[in-house]
Amino acid sequence: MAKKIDRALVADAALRLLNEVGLEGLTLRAIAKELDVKAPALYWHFKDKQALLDEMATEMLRRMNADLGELPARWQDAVTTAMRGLRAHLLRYRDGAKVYSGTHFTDTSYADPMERYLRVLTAEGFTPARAARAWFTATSYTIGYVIEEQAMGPDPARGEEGYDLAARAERLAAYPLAVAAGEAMFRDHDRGFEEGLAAIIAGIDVTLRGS
Amino acid sequence: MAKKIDRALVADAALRLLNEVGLEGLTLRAIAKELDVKAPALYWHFKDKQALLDEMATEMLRRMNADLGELPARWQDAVTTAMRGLRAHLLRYRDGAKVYSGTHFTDTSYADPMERYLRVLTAEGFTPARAARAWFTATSYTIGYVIEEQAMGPDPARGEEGYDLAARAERLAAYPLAVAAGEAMFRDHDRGFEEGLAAIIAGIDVTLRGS
DNA sequence: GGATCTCCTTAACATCGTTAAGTTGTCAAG
DNA sequence: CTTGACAACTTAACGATGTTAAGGAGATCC
Repeated sequence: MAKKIDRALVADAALRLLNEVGLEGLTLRAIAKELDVKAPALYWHFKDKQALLDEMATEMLRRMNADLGELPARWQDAVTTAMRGLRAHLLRYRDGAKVYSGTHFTDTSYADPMERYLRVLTAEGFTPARAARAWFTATSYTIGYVIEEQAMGPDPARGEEGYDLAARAERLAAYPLAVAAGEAMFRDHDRGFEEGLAAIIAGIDVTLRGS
Repeated sequence: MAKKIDRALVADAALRLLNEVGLEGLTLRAIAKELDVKAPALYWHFKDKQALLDEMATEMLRRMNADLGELPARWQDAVTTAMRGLRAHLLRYRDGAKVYSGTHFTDTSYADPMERYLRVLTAEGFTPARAARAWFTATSYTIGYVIEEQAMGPDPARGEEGYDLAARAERLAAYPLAVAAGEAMFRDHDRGFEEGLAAIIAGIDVTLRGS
């Protein structure tokens, strides 16, 4: 039907398919079928599968930075909205955080938004090095959080319906605090993320801003 | 030669092999060869490969908790040493953070050390829920940090010798802060981790301790 | 109008995780 | 001592995967 594929089209189809089959089901043949094409055709546009995954991650980041608008003037608000947006976009795709983490971007489109965010920080008293440190700290937390969040979430493919907290509590009867920790960790991810993020921003304020 | 293998022996051999070939080279046949055994023999001890990876992660955690000793009384010191230990053990194995993250532990041996750490926090004024939140926040940061750290580190298998910061600076000439951020992010991981961890602990102190 | 380049197909390969079926060793019961 | 059962492995094979080789259709250029 619609012929002429390009990298963006492939990445888009792959991201769409990712939500249906997950990362382990994301095979080159399946992606090709989604595009009415045979698998080896993808090798004209990508050197190997990793390059495709890199492009997917880059595309995720592009979409994340698409609706950016004016940044908040307060650095706390800027970092907060940035991390909320990062998490929201990672959650948009099944195994999104795993795909995103550890891939190398295929272009430099990430630099412009990053520069703008860092500029908010330096305008508020951060040195460039400390602004970068603050940024990387918040990013590491967000990615780590979403990886765990998506890893323990219910897997619709299988019959699993999330972690069985009751069974867990029974196994760990001798460890009441660990049981309570499970309640805090496996439930209400939104609130948990916000609390951790607030703590990190408060800590950045104390240790990294000014001198 | 030495016959009779068991789960612990397999996990140990797999972890040893992981450092030589990396996660993508960690095939069942290679693990089996390491044990003087054929690949299907592993299925007597593990239901599938994921179960083996789970056991590897659990074994990593067991080794981490092996040399634990007396915990520091100050919760800041307890969390700091816990996260330093976590990072150190993740770094012990190639792709260690990727193997560790998102796997389900195969037993409850993690609960006892976790309980002890959380007890330090509650003894210092944290509610159980807030202690758990603090713990999960620090853990998320550490895992996210090490994932990125290991992802961008030099890959000895290929000819790569780490990220080429000079080339990166050239590409991003228009974005001076992003260039500076690269310097901060791609160099001196130890110091970077410590600064971020210090910020997080300071933030936990402000937002989560007491009421 | 033939040559060239782009983009895709068909065919095939090695390797992977995994299953099925059979083999060996061990050891208790009769 | 034999028998049978169970545990722990091997051999053989299957389908699926990432990837490469070779070739073909269609537009484009001189």
